[in-house]
Amino acid sequence: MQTVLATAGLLPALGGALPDAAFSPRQTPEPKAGSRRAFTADEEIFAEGDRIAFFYKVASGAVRTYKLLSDGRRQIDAFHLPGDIFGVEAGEEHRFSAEAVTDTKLIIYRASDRSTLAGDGGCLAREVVGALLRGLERAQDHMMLLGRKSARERIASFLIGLSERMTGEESINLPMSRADIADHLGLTIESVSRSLTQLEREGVIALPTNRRSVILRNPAALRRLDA
Amino acid sequence: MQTVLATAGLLPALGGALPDAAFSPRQTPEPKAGSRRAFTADEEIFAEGDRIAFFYKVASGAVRTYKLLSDGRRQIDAFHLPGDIFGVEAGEEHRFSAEAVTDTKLIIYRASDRSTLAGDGGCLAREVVGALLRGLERAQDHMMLLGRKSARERIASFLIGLSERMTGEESINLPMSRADIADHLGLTIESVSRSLTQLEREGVIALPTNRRSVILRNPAALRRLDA
DNA sequence: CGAAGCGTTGAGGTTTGTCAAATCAGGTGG
DNA sequence: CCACCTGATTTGACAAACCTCAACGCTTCG
Repeated sequence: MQTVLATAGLLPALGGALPDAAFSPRQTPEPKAGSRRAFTADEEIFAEGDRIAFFYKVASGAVRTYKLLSDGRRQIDAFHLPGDIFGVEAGEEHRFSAEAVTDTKLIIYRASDRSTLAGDGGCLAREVVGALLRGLERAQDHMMLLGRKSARERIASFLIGLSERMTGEESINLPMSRADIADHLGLTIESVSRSLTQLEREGVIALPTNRRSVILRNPAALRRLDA
Repeated sequence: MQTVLATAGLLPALGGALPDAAFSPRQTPEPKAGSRRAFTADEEIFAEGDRIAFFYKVASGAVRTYKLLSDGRRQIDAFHLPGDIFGVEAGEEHRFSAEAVTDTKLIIYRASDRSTLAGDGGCLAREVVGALLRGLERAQDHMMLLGRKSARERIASFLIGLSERMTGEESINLPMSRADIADHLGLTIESVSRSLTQLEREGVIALPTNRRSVILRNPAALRRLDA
């Protein structure tokens, strides 16, 4: 246990920053420190095994974090959208790789910099802890999806989840390719495509010609599939 | 974000307990507070949606934590073996159910009791944070398994993982049924049985007649399958 | 010894994956 | 502005992995 914390790239900082932060009165939010940087589509942000030096917040665009098997099979753990924090991990090395899905702007925070976390009255620290906890919850729900849901249900869950994270509107923008979706949902691109087509034929969704957005015509039906 | 911490059953306590703990010199370990309780096989420990009041450490036996879909499909998130801490979650309600797999003894800690965590020089607090972080890592690896591995590979990963967690010996005790294994690996009991049988025919493992243990005859071959 | 429950095995079906080809959207150069 | 090229997506035919249903065997326990 000792080692878990001792070797954590972030946790020591958190442990130091949180106490003051978590119980101090609210201060003005959003005076964040952190440099910005733009990434082009498919550009690597960090790789599995890299030493953890930073964590990140999406300003615009989208990011995928994933793991690879030795033979190239890929599992995309999560897509990170504007406002999301990612790159927060235990250990001293990244257990994931991260790439920009599209052209993306990130805010970069130095993981070892304790003052970054404490600086804004703990607001960032709270966000980081929240990111970690929400990451865990998301992972748990995703295990249910991967282990027990059909292709249709996976697509439905994915679309519902995206719509809730984005606008809440009925028109969803898909920054990622079918291959990305497939590797996130544990399917093949063909199965993704077929499931989407099938849902369209049933009138549950509409697929505009650019293929990079989805309109939820019948969210209730989708939610029913989400089980 | 505010709400994440505000509503966390455990995190406020952690936030308070950790700072002193994480940076103070080591103290005598294991002067734990916490009551003990025995559970019989299949007895419920807590249910999804229950208000979080405690967290738990396995003293003996085994525990499964799982989620259900509305139609009864089950995904077992994890098996918890002696020494493991479980029941640590964000939010104010359990997002899992927990049951004893076999007759099990647990040490029960009150989640809201800050002094419990600080009491032993932060040793327990470190354990709890470690449990949370390891839970996240385990979940991430498990997503790869569920999304991208074949039945054989899943069984191999499962056996390797169990052997590493238990003795490290080549003889593994399986406290859980085939149904439990299936619901953990995203398979059916028949597929689990067939994969085990196949591995036995290939001489990679041996299955004693009681069916509740496995002998790893060729761990290297298993590890190769683990990819 | 017999019943009950778990685990294994078999036959056949379904879903999803594989391979290949056609289509489509978007960008390029004329 | 249009023809063409390129890569992504869709579609089809087929195969494979896994699931379902059912029967059987084995262990355990009363």
